[in-house]
Amino acid sequence: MDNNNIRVRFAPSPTGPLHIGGVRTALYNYLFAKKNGGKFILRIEDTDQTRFVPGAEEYIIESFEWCGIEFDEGVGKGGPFGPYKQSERKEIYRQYADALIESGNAYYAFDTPGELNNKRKEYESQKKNFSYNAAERMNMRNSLSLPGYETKKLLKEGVPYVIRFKMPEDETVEMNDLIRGKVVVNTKVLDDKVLYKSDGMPTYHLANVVDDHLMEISHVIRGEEWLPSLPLHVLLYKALGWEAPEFAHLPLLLKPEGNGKLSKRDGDRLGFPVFPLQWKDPKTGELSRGYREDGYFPEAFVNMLVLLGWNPGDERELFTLEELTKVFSIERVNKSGAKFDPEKAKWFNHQYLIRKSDEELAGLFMPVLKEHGIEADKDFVKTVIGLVKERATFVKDLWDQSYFFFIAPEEYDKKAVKKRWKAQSYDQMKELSEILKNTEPFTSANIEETVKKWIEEKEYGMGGVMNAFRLLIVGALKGPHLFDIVALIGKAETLKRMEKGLQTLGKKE
RNA sequence: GGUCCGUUCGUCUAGCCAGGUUAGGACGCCAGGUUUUCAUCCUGGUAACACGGGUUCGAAUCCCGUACGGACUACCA
Repeated sequence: MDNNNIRVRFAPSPTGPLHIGGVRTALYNYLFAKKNGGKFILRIEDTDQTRFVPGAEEYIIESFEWCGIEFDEGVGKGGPFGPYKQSERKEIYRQYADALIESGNAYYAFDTPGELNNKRKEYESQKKNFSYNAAERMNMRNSLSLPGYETKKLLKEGVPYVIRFKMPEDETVEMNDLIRGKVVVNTKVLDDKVLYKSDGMPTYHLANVVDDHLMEISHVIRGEEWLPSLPLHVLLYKALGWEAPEFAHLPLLLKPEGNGKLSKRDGDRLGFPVFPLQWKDPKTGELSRGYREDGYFPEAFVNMLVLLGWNPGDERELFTLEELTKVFSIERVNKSGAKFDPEKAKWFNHQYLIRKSDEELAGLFMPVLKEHGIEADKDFVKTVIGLVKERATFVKDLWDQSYFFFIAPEEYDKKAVKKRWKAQSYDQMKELSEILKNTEPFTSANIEETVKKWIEEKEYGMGGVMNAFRLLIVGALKGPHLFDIVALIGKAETLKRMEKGLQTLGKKE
């Protein structure tokens, strides 16, 4: 295959926020293009005007910007094969629909939606399925069943019509899928799909074939839900006299529990985002959470997503986008659907968080501190982060892990007090604060040495002293190495906290 | 209902195409260790070839069937 001619596209419909399954499809397309030195195109498939949702297109573009996935051509980017929005290509499709009629591969159909509906109901009541196919088409109102003059008359009168594909009656269609291998279907079970709607717009089937051909798409990589219409598309290429691209149908993303396609509802129910970015429904005002707003790093999000249906073949799990463009291959994409695991998504974020520099994290954490009303020195914040970042999954977790570096305890964890504030604690802490007062330099190592020596000399229990001490400084039995904490907050603050704690907790009888 | 696709630990998966592995890794979970606490971390453990036939000396791997699951079955994409 000539790599210079590799061209793939992601072709979403602007009907709402982009689902993570869609993001994954786009990601695989992108990686395939980059790996093979090809081009990645964004095409907007807005042929259904009734389903248009304002803001959806912008949402899609913003989502990919956040992920770091870049298009080479397409909506918002331009390129030599534009326009890239199907509503702006309206005139193009008509001529191909006409050509199909001309060649006898398509025909006009005048059945109204109501008639079709009745027909379906009628069949349903007999427990049969209506299919607009070779067996039925002559019983319907179309240019095949009607005499020529009648069709002409109807057309001239402006009676609404659609253009349907004339599915061959009994033909075996052999197709190849890059992921699944050979797929064979007989046209007997297929129907005469509408290619061109009465509103003058093509359906997906016609538009995607025409555009993929005109845009010189070499590989169509899309969701598994399209597999059933692959025979139609292959036949369409053939009828139009075009060479079909290669196809790859990706497995679905499934719900974490039970079965079925992952949907927005699952996210709400199980408490994780299904969308890359937060989305506010323009009609209902309903808010759906997004990975970005939930605190995920785009790198972690992409990394988590790429491994849902693909793996490198070795045991590596952490990849940058850049690395992925080198190791990705369509052959290693799985056949079966993957259940989404929110726990593993968190693990990925943790991995990325601990790998970030204290400097970068400090930059991200400063605004969080500000929200809590804290103005802190950046170097101080950096040091704090170095001590606690291992314990966090998200930047916002850093607060829970470090607030005691910034504010003195207002109250003391009741359980901890009960467990660790013993009869001797008051006197011991009083004694300790005297020792600390004279400890110089007030560094973690030096304080540790001094305090440990004192404990040994007095034969106090290490656990008892340290836990009581921690209680006074932190307010709870948690946090990093205690001597690091006191050294960082400084002698004055340490003594202040101890004094206040002694006052509040008092001497236990 | 019909058509197509799929099925390895709870989850993501390696292994399957070119039959011979104690069926490997990761997340989770459990236990132990480290620690002044919590968390991290380290070590260990738990746990899977959907089922039934066939081919073969030998099947997770090849073939057939069954079951289960999913997608599709619109003038939606």
